[in-house]
Amino acid sequence: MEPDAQGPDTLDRAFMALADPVRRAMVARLSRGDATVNELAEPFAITKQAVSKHIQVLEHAGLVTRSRDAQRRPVHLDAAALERLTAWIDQYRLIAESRFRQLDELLGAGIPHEEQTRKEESK
Amino acid sequence: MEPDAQGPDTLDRAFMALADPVRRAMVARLSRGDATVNELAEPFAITKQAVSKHIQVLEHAGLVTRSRDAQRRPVHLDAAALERLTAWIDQYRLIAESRFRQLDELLGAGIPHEEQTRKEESK
DNA sequence: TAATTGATCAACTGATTTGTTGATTAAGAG
DNA sequence: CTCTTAATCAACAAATCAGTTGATCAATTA
Repeated sequence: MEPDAQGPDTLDRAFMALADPVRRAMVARLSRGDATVNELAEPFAITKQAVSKHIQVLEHAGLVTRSRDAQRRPVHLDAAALERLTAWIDQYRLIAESRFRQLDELLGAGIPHEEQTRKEESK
Repeated sequence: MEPDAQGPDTLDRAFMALADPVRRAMVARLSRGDATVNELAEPFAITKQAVSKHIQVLEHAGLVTRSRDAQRRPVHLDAAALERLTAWIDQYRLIAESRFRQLDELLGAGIPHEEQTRKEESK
């Protein structure tokens, strides 16, 4: 029923969300506990409307969720969403690193790799 | 001489670089080995100029480096740059998760957490 | 030298992003 | 009901981004 679990461009939106220093600071703040829009706005020299939009970006990216507490809308960090991002990155980092290791062995350990990989197909 | 190691907005650029499906596909491809612009362009229905720009975005973000091989410019994935990204994310994910764990203990294990954290300052 | 290949530069368009101000909704407090 | 607080909606300006076409540069090959 949910083909392509949580959308294909969820990664787009999530990485995009983290590509802004204001939103990264918000994530850092939220890692320490839920917070309201006003609390999140406090460290910044921008309007509360702008902060509200930043939160919507984080929410639309699936990085945070929101609840209700009277007229407050506490923002909650979703750690699992962060994990999905590191999982994506690590997947390819590990492939690359294992390739480097193989190369090092082949070249007889000593040189701590760095820009090789071709030189094979240079013929 | 280099205050603020590799720039403050390096994270901006790196996350921004990964916020595009074409560039993520390139990272995936490069994890399997260096490649030229033409090789990277092959899977996509966009011009080579557009691909060239994508590579420049990745390069400016510090995610890839480039060398020379005659008129070819092989692109090389920098695994260490990927690791810096996961390090940033994990830092805050771990803070949030350890907070969840503390809460779970306090509430007597059983409920696998999810949207609590306030209810303390509701007074 | 001339032609080909790999890749970049330059200029332009359309879409999206970030921020603003001003008005509006929603819930509580006097 | 009125006022205050928390937050959002709407419309707009400035900047940036992804993509295009057309021209150029650099290195190899005929």
